Amino acid sequence: MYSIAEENYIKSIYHLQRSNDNVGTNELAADLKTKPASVTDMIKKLQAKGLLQYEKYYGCQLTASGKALALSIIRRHRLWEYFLSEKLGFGWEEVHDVAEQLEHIKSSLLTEKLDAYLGFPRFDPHGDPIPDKQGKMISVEWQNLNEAPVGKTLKIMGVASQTQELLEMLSRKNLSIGAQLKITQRFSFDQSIEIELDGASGFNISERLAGEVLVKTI
Amino acid sequence: MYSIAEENYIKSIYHLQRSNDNVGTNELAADLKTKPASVTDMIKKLQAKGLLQYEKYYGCQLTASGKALALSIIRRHRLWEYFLSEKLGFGWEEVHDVAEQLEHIKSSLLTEKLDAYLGFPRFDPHGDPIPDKQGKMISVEWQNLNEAPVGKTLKIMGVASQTQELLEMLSRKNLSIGAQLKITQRFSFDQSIEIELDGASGFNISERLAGEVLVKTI
DNA sequence: TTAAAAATTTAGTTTTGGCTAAAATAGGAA
DNA sequence: TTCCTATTTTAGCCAAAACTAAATTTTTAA
Repeated sequence: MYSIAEENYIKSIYHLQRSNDNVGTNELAADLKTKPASVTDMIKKLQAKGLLQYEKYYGCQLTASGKALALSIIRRHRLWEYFLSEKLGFGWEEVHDVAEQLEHIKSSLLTEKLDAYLGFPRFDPHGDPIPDKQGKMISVEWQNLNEAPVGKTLKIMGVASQTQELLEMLSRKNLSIGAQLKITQRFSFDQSIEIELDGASGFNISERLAGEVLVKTI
Repeated sequence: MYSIAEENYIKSIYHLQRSNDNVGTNELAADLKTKPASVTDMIKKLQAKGLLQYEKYYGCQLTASGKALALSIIRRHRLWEYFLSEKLGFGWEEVHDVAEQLEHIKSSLLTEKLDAYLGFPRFDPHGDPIPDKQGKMISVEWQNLNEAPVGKTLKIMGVASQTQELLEMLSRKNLSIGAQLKITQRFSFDQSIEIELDGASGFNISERLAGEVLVKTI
């Protein structure tokens, strides 16, 4: 049985791994609103428990059992969000903090009965997929450029919104549907990213724009 | 905001106070499955927070705000028990441990929305009354002699079951409906109690028998 | 290539809630 | 009243999870 602190680390690492396979100490500390030194300590404990692989001064990645744990926490979180929203009438912005507490209740009987009671929902109120008992979930193929991994080849599938200004900017930059690109770098300074598009490299996209561009890993 | 450990202490003291206004350290340690020394430490902290009144080597009693806190925890606990049993189909013996975790979720919005969703139930699946938002609950007038307070005048209101053997024993002991009595002592050795009945004092009643005799404080 | 900056780890503390062993106190029996 | 016993408290520690400050390693830039 894992503590609430341990579960929160695992969940955070899982989310951070979506955009970059290796998760650094500072990054994790920022996400968990704690200090890097505390993260180092905890990461060692989690490695000892076999939940992740850690290399000094480099970073960490979840093991298979770490990922399975993360998915079970995410499952509980999203089921509770669904419950709060659908059954209790919470606004979608009110559900997160309460679900953050409820996800740590330890009882697999509770999780399974809740799932059945809700009718085995596939998506939470924010549209995120809910993992099933085995940790499988409907893969959400599209993600925006802020969430997409660095270094992998991506294909533009669509845009999140359709304003005139956005479409104008996209066509000017040759960011059209079907185009293939690769993120070469992510700048923490302003959250902007640098991409390589059709061979041409080094052009920069603001965080604002990147959030509108939906891509799929190929 | 109180920690889970603090809430568990308050809840335990509240329950123990029902049978004896003053709660001793050993008694509390046994109930919480911890050691007397740990209890002393925590009790001092709770007194500093104004939740209870404590006198060295004597014991403690909840203050008004301690009682209010206890009632709000009991409210959450019983609402969750009702939910687990009525909505999720838990067996009545399965609800307690899970409710024990759920009762510590901090969100008054959650408690109130859950209450409304359940239709403002007055009793949990075990028949215990659920306190309302203000901490008021339907008073369960009758209690058995094991739960009744020491020293207060009690009136016999009925019996829990109606077997021949029980009724025979009761009539022999003059324990008839309407009779008034007072508990003079509770023996931890065998959980038996000593009562004073119609002026005559010093007779002993086994735990088994006491559980069948329903009384009301007058 | 080397020095400065940034990221990360180590060492030493703190807080919370628990523990053991020893000391203190209260209450009952002789 | 005095002594014994049971209860309770004190003192000193431990583990988890955090923190600060200092040391170390990696990365970057001159």
